[in-house]
Amino acid sequence: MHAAARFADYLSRKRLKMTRERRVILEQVLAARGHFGVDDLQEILRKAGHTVSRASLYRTLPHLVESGLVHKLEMAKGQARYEPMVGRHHHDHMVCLECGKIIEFESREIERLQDRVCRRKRFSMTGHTHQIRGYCDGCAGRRGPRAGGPDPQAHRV
Amino acid sequence: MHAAARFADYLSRKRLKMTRERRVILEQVLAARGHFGVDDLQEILRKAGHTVSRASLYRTLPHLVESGLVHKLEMAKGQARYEPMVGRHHHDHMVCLECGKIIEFESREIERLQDRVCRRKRFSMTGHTHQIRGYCDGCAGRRGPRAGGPDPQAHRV
DNA sequence: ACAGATACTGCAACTCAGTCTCAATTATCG
DNA sequence: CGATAATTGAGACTGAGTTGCAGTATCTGT
Repeated sequence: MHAAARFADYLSRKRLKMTRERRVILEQVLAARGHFGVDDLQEILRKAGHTVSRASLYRTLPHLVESGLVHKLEMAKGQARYEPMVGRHHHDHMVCLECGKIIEFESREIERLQDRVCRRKRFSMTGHTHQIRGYCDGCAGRRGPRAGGPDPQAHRV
Repeated sequence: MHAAARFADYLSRKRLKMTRERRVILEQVLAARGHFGVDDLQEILRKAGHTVSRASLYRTLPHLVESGLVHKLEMAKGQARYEPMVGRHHHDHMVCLECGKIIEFESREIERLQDRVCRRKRFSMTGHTHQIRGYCDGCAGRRGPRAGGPDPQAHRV
């Protein structure tokens, strides 16, 4: 099913409306080819010649997430980032504490073990976040091997 | 090495001072037997007859984290929770979206796979967060099987 | 033990992401 | 075509966390 149709379907099932703003947001979000924050998105929209208030972005993004078209990443300090999920399958992220780069990874095996843990604990999983912090190839080299000490536990990102 | 001594060591290596406030915070944090937020901690301290300003809590907790005595959990919407880590080994968390309960789990196998992924991506890991969202045994039952639809993606916690 | 250097504390003002209220607007259903 | 209910933008607001400042406490060297 086409993304726009899928969103339209989601909206109508919830008795919500397909407004100009939602259409434009959807369009630009799907065109984005990376991870973006709310302010980034507003900038993208502005460049595309549209104005949408921050309030509307904050109101629309959860719908895109809930309809499965977009995925939300919770970064440190409550900074949320989003990424389009159309035609992609689930993956998790590594975040470089030096340059902020986000590297995607996926592991069927980890997912499988995760399911097993949930079954064992009688926990009904609806979603998960698996984020690895550290330094990417380039940054680890520049900092020198084994530098840094203990994990600053996402004081940055 | 005893926790207090370890913290003292950490402080002196960083040319920081062991103040009354830090001593009291350390003491109460180590005595806590669960996950707590900053306000919880202030309440705990108050009940123990100590007054420490929120600012000092916010200034001290990162030191406890960096010295490895305490672990920080990043929950949704930037709400941080902490847990003492003395004499415990690493574990991850399941968070019930209904009642807020935090269930701990650990899996050597997942950790191993995680290391492997990092090696493959040439990523130098300093830490990670693996959080599973969903409904605990009790709450899943009360909500009825298969209720809820897609992951609300940590709009709650 | 003392003094000087330096870090720490509490307070209150501030930041920043995100939420909410409200009046005006607009999509949708019959 | 209306009526009805959802949506929008603006700006006020919230809540977690941070920061500048003036006074205070710890630590270091002697």
